[in-house]
Amino acid sequence: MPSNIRTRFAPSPTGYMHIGNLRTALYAYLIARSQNGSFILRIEDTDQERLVEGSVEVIYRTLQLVGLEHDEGPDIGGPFGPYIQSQRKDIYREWAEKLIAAGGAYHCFCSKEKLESMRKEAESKGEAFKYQDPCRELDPAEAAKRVKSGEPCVVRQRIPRGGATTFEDLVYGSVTVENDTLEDGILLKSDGLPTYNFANVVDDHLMQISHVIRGSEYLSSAPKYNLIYQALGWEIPAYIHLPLIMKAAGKKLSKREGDASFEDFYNKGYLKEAIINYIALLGWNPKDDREIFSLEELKTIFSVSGLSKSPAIFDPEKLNWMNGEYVRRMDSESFFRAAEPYLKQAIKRPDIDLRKVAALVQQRTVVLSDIPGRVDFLDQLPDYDQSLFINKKAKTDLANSLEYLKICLIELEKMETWDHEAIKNALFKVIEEKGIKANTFLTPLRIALSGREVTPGGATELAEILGKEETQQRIKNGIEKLS
RNA sequence: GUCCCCAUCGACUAGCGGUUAGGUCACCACUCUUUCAAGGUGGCGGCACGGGUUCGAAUCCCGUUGGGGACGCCA
Repeated sequence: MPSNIRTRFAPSPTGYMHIGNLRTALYAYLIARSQNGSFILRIEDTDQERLVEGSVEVIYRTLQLVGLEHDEGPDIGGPFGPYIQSQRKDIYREWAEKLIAAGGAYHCFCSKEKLESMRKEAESKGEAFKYQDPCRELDPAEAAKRVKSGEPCVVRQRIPRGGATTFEDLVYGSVTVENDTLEDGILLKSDGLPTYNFANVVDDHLMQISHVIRGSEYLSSAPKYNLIYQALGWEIPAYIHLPLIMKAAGKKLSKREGDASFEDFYNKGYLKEAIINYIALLGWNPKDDREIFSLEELKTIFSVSGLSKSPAIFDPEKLNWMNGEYVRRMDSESFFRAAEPYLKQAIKRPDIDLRKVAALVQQRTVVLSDIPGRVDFLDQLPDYDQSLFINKKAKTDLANSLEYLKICLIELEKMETWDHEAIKNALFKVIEEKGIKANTFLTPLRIALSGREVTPGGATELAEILGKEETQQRIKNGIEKLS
């Protein structure tokens, strides 16, 4: 049985899913789900100029992918539709008229150009632009006549002169703003569509949203919305403003730099679970020391009391750590499926068992996209310098490397069955007999097999994957290099 | 410029009048180890500043400074 908690995610279709937006959606979803409430999706497309083709699909796809399923929305309907603002034009018009009648708004006939130039002038003087609109004092009957005659106009909110407006926020507490610092903002544009300032109030009320969850950039304009609720005699919803997510050095996450959208991260090979987990913890804490949470767990433990007030800096390092944590916890089959495309990017040879490669690379993978660069040497031995054989820690030099490679060649030649156990036994027998460190004996082999200083897996694992023939070939190649 | 909000290690944060200020990431060291990771152990590192209030302040109040946000016919 759903409770009467209703939250909404109301993105505007601008083409991609900003990571901060996704977090807002997550929190709205979690607040609803943690209290058995409903989660509604509403599309705020009242700015016709900013519309981007295909954006709405991006929104659906992303929400579905990460598992934030909504109970009502444009695609699935619901009792309070339509859920796309551009389809609600008449509703806003109707309420705007009522608001005007209630004295909370008025028609304004000032031209866009005039306002523009006045604003610019104020700006150049370094002053704050605050428009004293003469239309505010127009006789309502006179104004109505001009509207009827077809004169272009907008509807502006009538902010009361003097006094102050206070609103309560569940994370920021009580916020009071002097009315005189508020502007008579535009509610209905000349194209008849509402601005955010009006549409969000009307829709949140009509859709019976109990908790308005949004970024803190709306904090200072929230009093204006309360004034509208009051003028219309509507009940004011609970507000939950969220601290913003920022980039290091106080910069915003930007689309241009590829660090702002969910897609950016997803395409780079971050797991959706890790992204969700990470952003859940940016500005919220569960009051214990755990950090790894599935969406299911979050649904049960999420609480508004854990939200913080200060802006949080998005730390790619910690996301990396968390992604690695998720990668390591995957079962081998899921990891293989996730890694397969990346493995295939680097490995074309059909004789290489990609499952074995995946097993080797799983524990070392932070982001899926760094897989190809780690395994490409398996496909083709890179050209490498003989100096790689000189390793202080392994105590190898050109001379003993050559010696050990020759022994490896002889020992491996004798092998009948080519599997990891057998290879390991054969080589460790030599190590024991010679009484040297495994590292010393195996490093030259590993270098010869990979042409790399560091590799996923040791010499014996690489040998197994490469197969007997290729292994021998690469050892010979190494011997040649050292002779 | 005006208004609003915020302020604990480099980052995310716990703390809500009495704590050796805790955890995680990053960093460093050691350890494990057939390289590198991962794992294990330890370490580095913080209450922005100045005034109050109080027997006692990271915690409450004021100011300063710093940061963020808003001031669009954008959301």
